[in-house]
Amino acid sequence: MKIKEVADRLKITQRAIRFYEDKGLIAPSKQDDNQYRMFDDEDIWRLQTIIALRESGMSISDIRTALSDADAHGNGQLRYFLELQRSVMFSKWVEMKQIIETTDEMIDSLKRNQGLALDNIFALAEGSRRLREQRAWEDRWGFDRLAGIHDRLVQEDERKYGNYDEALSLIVKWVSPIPGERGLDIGTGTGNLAGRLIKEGADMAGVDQSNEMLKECQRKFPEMETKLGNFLALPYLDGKFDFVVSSFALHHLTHDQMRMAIPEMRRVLKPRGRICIADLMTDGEGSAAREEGENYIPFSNLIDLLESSGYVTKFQKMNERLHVVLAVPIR
DNA sequence: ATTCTGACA
DNA sequence: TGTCAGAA
Repeated sequence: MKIKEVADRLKITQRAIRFYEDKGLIAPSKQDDNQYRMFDDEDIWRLQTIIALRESGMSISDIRTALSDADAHGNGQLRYFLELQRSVMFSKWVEMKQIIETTDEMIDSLKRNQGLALDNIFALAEGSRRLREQRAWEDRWGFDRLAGIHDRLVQEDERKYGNYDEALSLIVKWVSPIPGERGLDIGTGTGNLAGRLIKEGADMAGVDQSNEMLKECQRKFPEMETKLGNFLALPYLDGKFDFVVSSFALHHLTHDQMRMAIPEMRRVLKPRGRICIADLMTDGEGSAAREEGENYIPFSNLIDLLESSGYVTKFQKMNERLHVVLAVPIR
């Protein structure tokens, strides 16, 4: 297919297509004689993906990164394109939902008082701005190169992953899935936790930011469903899961992001859904500790967030850093 | 009639 | 990215 037809069908200009080529996002073949670009099926899919990602606000350079990952996946590429788009659509959907809720709050507040204090308005505006930034794509693919060696790392890095197996076992014990129950593992990585729950009869889905991780996960647990996504934009509709679990992932979030993650988990849970999390946290009431580039959040903060969200919690400290928390909704 | 490259808005 | 020019 030549450029005009592609541009017409994809509703973009020829200039845009050449621009993307110039930026290294796509490389259609060229006819030897006249240098006309020729687009095959894959090029079209690729372009379509670029357009979708662009519309969702991703920068050219981030798109390049995401796409070059896709290139490494041979035949799974089309699937990757679609997952990528699904993932950004969900981000948009969640963001939209939040903004609507924010607006509702303003309307509500407007009904009560005579009006909103200017400060409130600015605060809310600031909130939705922050929301945008925090859901940014930055560094979303950094984990890919770790995928192959992840499991070995877990075994070797005693300091960080000490009591790893015990923590996973405790989650399984606390969640004690009823066969057939549907569970979600956030930041599933190569699926170690999800795999154990599957063994108990749960129907598991896993979300991770890294496609490489998911690929490895898929290899280990073919029956598991995996999707690209993260804590702040879970790629599922409301009320789909009986429980949500997560291990060694929450500490990648800032405190503000963690605050947003809880309602997001609750969103995909059924009304009585439970949450069980194992992660590295600090003991103190104080501020987050920074170690080796990770920011561990005070354990009590998570408990507070959960309890103020209507959960009753139970927890166990595995070692200096590692804690396991179970949260079930009140009544 | 189409497409390409390059320059400039 | 849009637009325009000059060439194939």
